[in-house]
Amino acid sequence: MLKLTKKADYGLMALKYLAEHPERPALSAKDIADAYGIPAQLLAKILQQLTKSGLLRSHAGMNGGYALAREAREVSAFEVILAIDGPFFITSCTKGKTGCELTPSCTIREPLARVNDTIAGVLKSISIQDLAEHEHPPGHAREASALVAVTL
Amino acid sequence: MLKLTKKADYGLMALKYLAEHPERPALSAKDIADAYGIPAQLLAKILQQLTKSGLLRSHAGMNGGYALAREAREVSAFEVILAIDGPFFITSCTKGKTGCELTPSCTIREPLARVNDTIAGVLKSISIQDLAEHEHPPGHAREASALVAVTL
DNA sequence: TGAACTCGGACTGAAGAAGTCGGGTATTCC
DNA sequence: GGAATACCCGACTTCTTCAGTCCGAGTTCA
Repeated sequence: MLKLTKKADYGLMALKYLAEHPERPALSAKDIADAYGIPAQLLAKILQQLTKSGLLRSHAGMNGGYALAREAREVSAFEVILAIDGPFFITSCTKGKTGCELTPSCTIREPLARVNDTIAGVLKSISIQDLAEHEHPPGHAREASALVAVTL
Repeated sequence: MLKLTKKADYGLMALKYLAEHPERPALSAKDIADAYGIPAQLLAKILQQLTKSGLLRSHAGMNGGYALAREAREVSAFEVILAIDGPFFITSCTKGKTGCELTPSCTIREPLARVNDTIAGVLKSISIQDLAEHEHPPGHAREASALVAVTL
């Protein structure tokens, strides 16, 4: 029901953690997993996916680990989710190809596709750095806003 | 991965169908299921949920069936999804109560909660009638738009 | 009374998510 | 060179949830 997978959550957390520690040249999967209490092997897999997608750079060997491939500000939450969970569609049958071939009923999908685009737009407007900056907002939370238009 | 359940889809379709046939005092679950090729028993259950939530009115017995409890324009897609799938949260652990008690990591949730609100806002801005009107837009699709602000 | 309908819980099967295991490869430090 | 550290990657088990089915009620109306 419109939920992000834990993998995507973990991925976002990990990127945020990396963004918060720019002084470290690289952080191992275990470091990050320990910091958040996430199963290390699972996180490792997620980080590998992010590496393959070009969001992270990996370095093997001692003192190796992962580092952001780009500036935190230039990586959107959308990219992270896309890399981990693949393309998402709010509707079940919007699969690019034939659409809902079974039922001639997919008149609902069209409006919902707009909703889908809206969500994607919102996620694209949020960068990893936005997440990191919101970590400790004692009083003066930076206000980043995005205005999104939905046209039915 | 951010997907609506089929139940919610079916529910939206059914309401849309009801909105399109205001001349009928009531439509049976089977009528609607046949129209869309949906398993009738499954749809029946969904309609029961919508009835319990007050979106539909049911009438047992012969020539019974379901009818909209309110004007189509006054029922939002959000309400339908809420009634069927329950409250949705984009994050896994935003469960109202203690939040993510296990990990002290849920700093990500806060920004994502805003995303969540945005999605809810968009869904609230779409009424059943919007869906119904978009059924056969040969050329002059009515333009309903909503402007949503996301504040991080 | 009986047909047509709603009501609602219990059940099963399938799919996908979450997490684990084990073997392999690259890099660095001593 | 060798050991330690870390990434790489596919297969596997477990668990949850969705999707769909079944069946025994209760209602309404002709």
